[in-house]
Amino acid sequence: MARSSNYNTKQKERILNILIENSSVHTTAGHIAQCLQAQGTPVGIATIYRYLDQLADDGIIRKYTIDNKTGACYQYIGEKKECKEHFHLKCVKCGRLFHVKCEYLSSLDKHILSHHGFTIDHTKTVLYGYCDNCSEN
Amino acid sequence: MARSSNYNTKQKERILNILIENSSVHTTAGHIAQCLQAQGTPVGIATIYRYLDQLADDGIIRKYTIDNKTGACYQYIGEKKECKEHFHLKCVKCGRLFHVKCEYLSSLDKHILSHHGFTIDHTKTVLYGYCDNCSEN
DNA sequence: TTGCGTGCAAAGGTTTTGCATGGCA
DNA sequence: TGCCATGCAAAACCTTTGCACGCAA
Repeated sequence: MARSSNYNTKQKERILNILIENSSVHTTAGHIAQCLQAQGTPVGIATIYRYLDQLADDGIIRKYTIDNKTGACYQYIGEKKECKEHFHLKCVKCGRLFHVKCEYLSSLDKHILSHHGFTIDHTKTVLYGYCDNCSEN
Repeated sequence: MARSSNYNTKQKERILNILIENSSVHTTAGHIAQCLQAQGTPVGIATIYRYLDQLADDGIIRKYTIDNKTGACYQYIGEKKECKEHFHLKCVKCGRLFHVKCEYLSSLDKHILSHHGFTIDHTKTVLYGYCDNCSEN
């Protein structure tokens, strides 16, 4: 947790920029590498992983695993705590991820805690199923 | 979903036995391989992975990813149809799995369908968090 | 100048795949 | 007998690590 590193580098800035640009969805280390490559400002994959770990430790981004084919997913949360509060719905057919935030779902947390003594961790929880499009077929 | 496979083999039986013996906790493909090895009835790791995928598709076991250092975790659920209707809460600390069925949670399905157009698949969905015991610490 | 940060390549794991053989029905 | 299932090894991935060099402060 306690980080000794404090140097500011171009690489870190670039990585963080990609994360912020993609803050509405989650990304992977590989995807970040591709983006930077395409931009003409490549950064070594090892550096990306190292910095990603740091950011996750510092709570600036979130790390979770949706399935272990694609590898770990990272998402910028910054100051906002939204993603710690709402649910993620993953369509197993088309693969899209939906961020859902509403009163009803927020009260679900309280219900599960008070009635079932269980504290949900939204950074790890994903609801699987079929989205509007895919359930019609 | 539609499985073409229907042959019964010793390997499948052995794998399923390990899963049932360990149904109170989650296991990994590697762990199953070790157990079978130790028993003197080794089964190829590829076979284990293939059968595990099948069982997960059929809803007989659950597959999760707690973190991507240890790899995917599997846990026996059984063929009970109840498990297709209620929620599963997985404590990421002690590893216990809780089966939760209540009115409130059932209405959650309807809410998500009517308000968010999403159909939850309970055979694939697990809510992660901390159970009563583990959240106290 | 000091020492962390970076990049490369290699290593370490887990999971998947190709192909020939073996076993179920 | 026809096919699926299995096992082995190799491949494909993702992620981490060692080491020398570069760069921030």
